[in-house]
Amino acid sequence: MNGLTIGKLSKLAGVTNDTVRFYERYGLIDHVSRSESNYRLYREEDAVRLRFIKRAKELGFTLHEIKELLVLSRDPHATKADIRNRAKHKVEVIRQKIHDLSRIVSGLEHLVEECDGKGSAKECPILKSLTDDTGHMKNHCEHGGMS
Amino acid sequence: MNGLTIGKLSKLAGVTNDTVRFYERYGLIDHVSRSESNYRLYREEDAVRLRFIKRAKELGFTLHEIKELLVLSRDPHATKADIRNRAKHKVEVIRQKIHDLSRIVSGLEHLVEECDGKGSAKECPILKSLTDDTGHMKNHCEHGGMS
DNA sequence: ATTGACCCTGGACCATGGTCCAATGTTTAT
DNA sequence: ATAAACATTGGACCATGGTCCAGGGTCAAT
Repeated sequence: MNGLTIGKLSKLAGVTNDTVRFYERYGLIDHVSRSESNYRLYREEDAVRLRFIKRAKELGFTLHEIKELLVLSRDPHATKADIRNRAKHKVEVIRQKIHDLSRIVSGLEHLVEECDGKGSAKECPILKSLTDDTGHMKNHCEHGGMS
Repeated sequence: MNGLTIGKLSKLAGVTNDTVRFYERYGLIDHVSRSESNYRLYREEDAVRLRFIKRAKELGFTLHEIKELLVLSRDPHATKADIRNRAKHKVEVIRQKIHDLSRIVSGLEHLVEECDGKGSAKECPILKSLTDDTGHMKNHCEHGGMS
């Protein structure tokens, strides 16, 4: 039996067996050769690929995008500019997300400041502003939306 | 037939009929009285509650949290401090998320700068750094994680 | 009376990224 | 020889926040 069983591989890469099989189903890693007893047999390079996936995920790429990156990385016609553009686009998307979240935070902070935290929730300005569109949130959050 | 049918209500609140029924199932809005022909009949206050939900969602609260807020808002023992603490906690969670995303962005930007965008993807430093843990990302992203 | 617009229900389905399970087979260690 | 630890499969399930659909019933207008 030459090659790594799924357990060894997943340990090397820091994921679970289930995740490896899931990635195979998803198309992120190859359908690999099997032993006589039908065990998957991996090579060291497969651990490299798994770590590639892990790191790309940490960078905010979805599995779908990682799949595209992997396809590109094997395409002899792909250029550095292709990869670079993906990365740049991702930067923009994440920046937008940060911007949205920042607006949300400042809206919430404003509400927290309004509230003295004393007494019954009945007159809580936070609840009031949620109920009432004419409240103080307007300046911060009139455009709404999380995505 | 006195009261709003679901269509009128959802239009008033800016959501779909399906969403209203979903919220009812989820427990965000009451099981409301029915007409003879089994149509749901709403009052104006129900639109207020739906808008409350909408705005809270815009502020980054999950439906689960909104449910808790609604329970609190009806609890005679609830205090302003209770509500205020929820909001403050939410601010911290979102701040952390922004922090994580910022780290990701600077990591990606660093990679984009590395890449001249000329030539085959084979030697792309971005791909390289994903494959190779010893790459330039280490300074920015060694702790990883999106949530 | 018939058409179109509205309402009802339960259940399936979407994306995301897996996790967990049972039932079964294999390998390794004692 | 037998048990523990590993592997296989297909399929169900988790959270999140809904959307969509079929197969009905109802209401308003012509």
